[in-house]
Amino acid sequence: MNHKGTSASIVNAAEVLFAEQGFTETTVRQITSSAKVNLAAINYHFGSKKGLIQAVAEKTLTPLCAELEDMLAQRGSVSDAGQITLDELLEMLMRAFLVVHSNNVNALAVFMRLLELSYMQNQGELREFIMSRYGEKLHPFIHLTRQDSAPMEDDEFFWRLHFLLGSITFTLSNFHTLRALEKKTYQSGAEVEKILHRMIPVLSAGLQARSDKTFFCRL
Amino acid sequence: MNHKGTSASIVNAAEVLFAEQGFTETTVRQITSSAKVNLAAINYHFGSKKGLIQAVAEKTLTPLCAELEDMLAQRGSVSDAGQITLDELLEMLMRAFLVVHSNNVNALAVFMRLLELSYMQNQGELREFIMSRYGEKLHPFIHLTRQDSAPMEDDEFFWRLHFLLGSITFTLSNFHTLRALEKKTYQSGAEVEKILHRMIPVLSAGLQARSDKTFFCRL
Amino acid sequence: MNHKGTSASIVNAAEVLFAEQGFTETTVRQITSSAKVNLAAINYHFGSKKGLIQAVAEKTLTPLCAELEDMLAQRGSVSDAGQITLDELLEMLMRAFLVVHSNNVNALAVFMRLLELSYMQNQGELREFIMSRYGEKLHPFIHLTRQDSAPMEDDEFFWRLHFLLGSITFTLSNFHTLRALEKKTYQSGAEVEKILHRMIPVLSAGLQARSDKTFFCRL
Amino acid sequence: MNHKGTSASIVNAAEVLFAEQGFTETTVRQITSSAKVNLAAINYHFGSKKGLIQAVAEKTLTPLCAELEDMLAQRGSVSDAGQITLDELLEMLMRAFLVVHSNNVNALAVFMRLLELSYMQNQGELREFIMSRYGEKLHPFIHLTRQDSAPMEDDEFFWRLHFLLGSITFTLSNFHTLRALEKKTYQSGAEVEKILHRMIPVLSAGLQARSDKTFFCRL
DNA sequence: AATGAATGAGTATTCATTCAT
DNA sequence: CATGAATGAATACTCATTCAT
Repeated sequence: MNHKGTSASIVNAAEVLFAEQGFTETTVRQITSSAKVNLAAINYHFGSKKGLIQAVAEKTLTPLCAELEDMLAQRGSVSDAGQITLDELLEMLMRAFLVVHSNNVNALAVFMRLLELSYMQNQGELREFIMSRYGEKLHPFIHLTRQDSAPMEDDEFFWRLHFLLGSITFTLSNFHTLRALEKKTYQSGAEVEKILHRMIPVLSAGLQARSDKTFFCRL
Repeated sequence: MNHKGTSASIVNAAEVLFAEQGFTETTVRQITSSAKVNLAAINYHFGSKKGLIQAVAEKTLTPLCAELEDMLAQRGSVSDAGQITLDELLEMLMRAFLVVHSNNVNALAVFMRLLELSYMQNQGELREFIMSRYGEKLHPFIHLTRQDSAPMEDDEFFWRLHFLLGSITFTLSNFHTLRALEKKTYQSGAEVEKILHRMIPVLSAGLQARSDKTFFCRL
Repeated sequence: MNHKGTSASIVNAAEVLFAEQGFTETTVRQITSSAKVNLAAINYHFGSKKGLIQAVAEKTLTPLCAELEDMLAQRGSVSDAGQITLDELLEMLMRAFLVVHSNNVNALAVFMRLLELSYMQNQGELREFIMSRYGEKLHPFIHLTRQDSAPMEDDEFFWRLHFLLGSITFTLSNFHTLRALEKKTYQSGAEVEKILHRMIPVLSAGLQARSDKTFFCRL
Repeated sequence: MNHKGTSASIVNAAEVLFAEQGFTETTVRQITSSAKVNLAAINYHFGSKKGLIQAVAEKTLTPLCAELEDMLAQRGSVSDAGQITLDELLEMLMRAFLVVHSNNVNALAVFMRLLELSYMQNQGELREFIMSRYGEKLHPFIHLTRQDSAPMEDDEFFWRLHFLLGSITFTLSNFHTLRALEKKTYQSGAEVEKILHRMIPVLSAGLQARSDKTFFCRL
């Protein structure tokens, strides 16, 4: 197996296992044996397990950001375009997710899991890596999102954005399990496409909700 | 140190470390050395690391469910009570979270992390443990929630409920990090109380949003 | 449970487990939990696990030696008794084993296992304990045995005696397994009694065999 | 140290320690430190301690069976060969043991200890491993053995064979101790070769002894 | 006389990584 | 470019024993 082949089959095997078991729980032995490559290959090609995780992350994040930028650019170039709506923006996001998913069924779940992970206290380094590399590219999108949200302070918007982020990461990183639960209860399981679509009105309503001014009384 | 002391200080130390690092990343050595007890004490008192995790879960889940049941019962006993609203229900939930949090600053984050974990593919056993033990107690709450949500099919409600669950678990399990990020950006950090309160209108709007019937066109 | 009760139930539980699993493989936890007594009871009553093993050994060895001495004494007191035969001696031994076995189905296997163990290189202490306590009592029996064996040098008799000892300890310590194998193959399993009886002519012939003088040529 | 070196020195060190202390009593730490290899080397090369024990077993059993088969084949090919005698068969067996012993002084004792172990109640798996791998190869030998034994029922032959097996395993697994005892008493210690030779007439007489028909009266 | 709690030393095994070739 | 062998540090867990009451 040549370099490209080895490297690629490691990434593929890793994505499957990371999606199923998480990063810590997945061992390099599992990955290399699933990819049918030498145990030392991960360190050889990616330097370390961490390097592999970053490679996996970049493989998904790069096209995802590009896709989103493209869509925004295209929409912006339409001459008679009015103010872009929240629903439109969220649909763009979901379509970008779907593009990633179409190319690789595990990539989306892995990326979402990584995003969740990056918010843990002791994962500042990972958070920095993602933010420094991709944070900036998302600013225009976030800026537009705010314009069609309910009026609110910056800090409130910050929190609402993370409420939404929680919905997205939880749903997509655990899609396999949720679908199985749905099937068990309702004898039918929805496709990723449908679920991405279903999130739009919910997330949109969340951002547009008027904030409740009555005080939550302490017990 | 007497029994209760040892056992309790293990649980306390574990909660702090689990909240910071997650379950797998936290070793029994870290826990016992932080709790200043013997390395074998976890196995003596809880049988295994898994047993400790379950003990930690029960310590939070039991009063949480009880609190919620109490609140529902109290509200139900009010004679002139009309139909209970979604905002009221969500406020009850948030207040129950706050009660847990007031007693122990880490308990809420740990429990939320455990809930997230339970949705992973290979954590069926944990999921079963939580569901079999506490699932039933949440049924009345979920039933009432549905009554004030937008009309929708069962499967759609299932997914929306999990969108909300994602918001809640993500926000609360990573509260420490999010607050730090907020502080870094806006020079002020909100208390749990405030954030719990802020979730109410967002979650409520998400459940009451009319579902979008236009089809999401495949790429 | 009073002292005697506790002590006795420990010994009984220990015999069962020692017979099944051996000494090292059986833990004090298994014994105390099977005996339904406190974990510390073994150390309290017997000082240590080793002390328990010695107690178990004495419980069997003392009556076994006494029985054999009795039988020899009785036979010796018969006025017209001629020279005692090897078959008679071996039958005495087997009957003594049977007496032990009748009182406690596990005692014989445990004792034989202990005897096997005592011949291991690093078990000199155990060997010394048994020999110093009971070795002397067996001398008359061994002396008589030699009289009806084929004529041979002392060292050869020493080895033959241990050939026989191997037959006895192997058969009786593993009786349970051997009986199960017999059942599987021949659809019938013999009782201890029958097997003890069957050993007599074999062991007897072994001791009476003329030693082969032709030399075993080195390869 | 190359692969073969590490692997082989582990096996060698293990054989010495297993022979001295038994399997359970010997720790992987003792083995690796005696073999001067890394603690993890056993798991790397043999998967587990159990795997090492099986490797040790195979290393002895394979040439042992081959040797025995060779001898039988050679004897069978002699044109004017009459019926093969029990003494001849036992001599073949002893010579096969001696070949193993010549190549490695501990191998024989370890193998015999393993054979003893395999007859314990809770060692069914080990028994199966040995039987499935080597049982069949011994059938011709056992068949021939029966032809020159005293006439008897199948089940009786089964037990007599195990009486012999007990003699062999006990003597050879504890040879070191027995020789030391002999030396202490008679100021001279026999070589394995001599003892193997001495077993022949004893075992032979045991198989050829007429079974005693008088009943062993129950006490 | 007895026990629940606790302990220090030990167990086999697993980990990501590195090295020599 | 790639790999089989090897490694040091860590993992959860188990052991017989002891202590305080």
